[in-house]
Amino acid sequence: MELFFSALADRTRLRLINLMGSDELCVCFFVEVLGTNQPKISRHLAYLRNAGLVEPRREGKWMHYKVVEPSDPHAAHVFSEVRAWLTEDPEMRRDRERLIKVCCAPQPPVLIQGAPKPASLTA
Amino acid sequence: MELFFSALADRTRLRLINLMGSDELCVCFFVEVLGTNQPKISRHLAYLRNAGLVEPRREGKWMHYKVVEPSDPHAAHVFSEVRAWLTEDPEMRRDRERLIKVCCAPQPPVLIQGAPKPASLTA
DNA sequence: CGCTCGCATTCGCTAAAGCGAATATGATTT
DNA sequence: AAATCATATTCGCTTTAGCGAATGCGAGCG
Repeated sequence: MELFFSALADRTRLRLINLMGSDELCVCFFVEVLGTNQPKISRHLAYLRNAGLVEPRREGKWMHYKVVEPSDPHAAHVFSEVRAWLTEDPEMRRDRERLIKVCCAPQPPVLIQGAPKPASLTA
Repeated sequence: MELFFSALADRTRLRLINLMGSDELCVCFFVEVLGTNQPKISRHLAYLRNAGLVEPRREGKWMHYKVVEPSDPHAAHVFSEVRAWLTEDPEMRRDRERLIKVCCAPQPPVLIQGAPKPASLTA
């Protein structure tokens, strides 16, 4: 229970959860959108993984992360409400817009060239 | 938002919130039931106060604390779900039973003799 | 098969959290 | 007014969290 809330008690991790939305997302997009270094992202994703809030999937050399529903019903309920909460935060909104912009750019940033785009944006 | 979750990311603070339930409670009861020193309780109550989750009320030399509904609707929703969650935790359950036992004892512990009992137990 | 690419982990370091012991504060009692 | 009581705060310390820089590692590519 404390682990669960500790995982949510950090802005970077909240931003990661927000960016995943309901799809999985490639790590390089997190790095690009949050505009920070890669080890930082990776560490926070590991934190979320240990807390059981997120699951990785390998696709060639790329790693994708997606949000996973907690097994405990109360945790699940709280978590889904938190994700709805994120939707209304201004910074979170900006992050999501930035993700779209980055994906759809005719000349995408070097960091994400060739990376598998999120399914929700290619469909 | 991080402040909110940080406040919940500590077992002692969760136990305090749990003990308040829906009534206000005198500080000395927290000390007695958690079986720890007084400054520790006081510091954690201050933390909850700063996070806006709790409100103090003075009654003579006694201080009472009660849970307060967060102004943000999302926070309020999450918070109430968290409090329901606490209800089912074994340690939290034991704490509440211990509170009742301590209040109703014919010879209460010295620490709480003369302290105003929680309204829910005197009614 | 060596090289690069994407990501994970390790390494020092700094900052913050939590703790018990001691002390301060503010209200009551004597 | 002094002593006492309930609570808050401060102090010094230890532990933990978060950071950037550097390094490790598995998967694809030349």
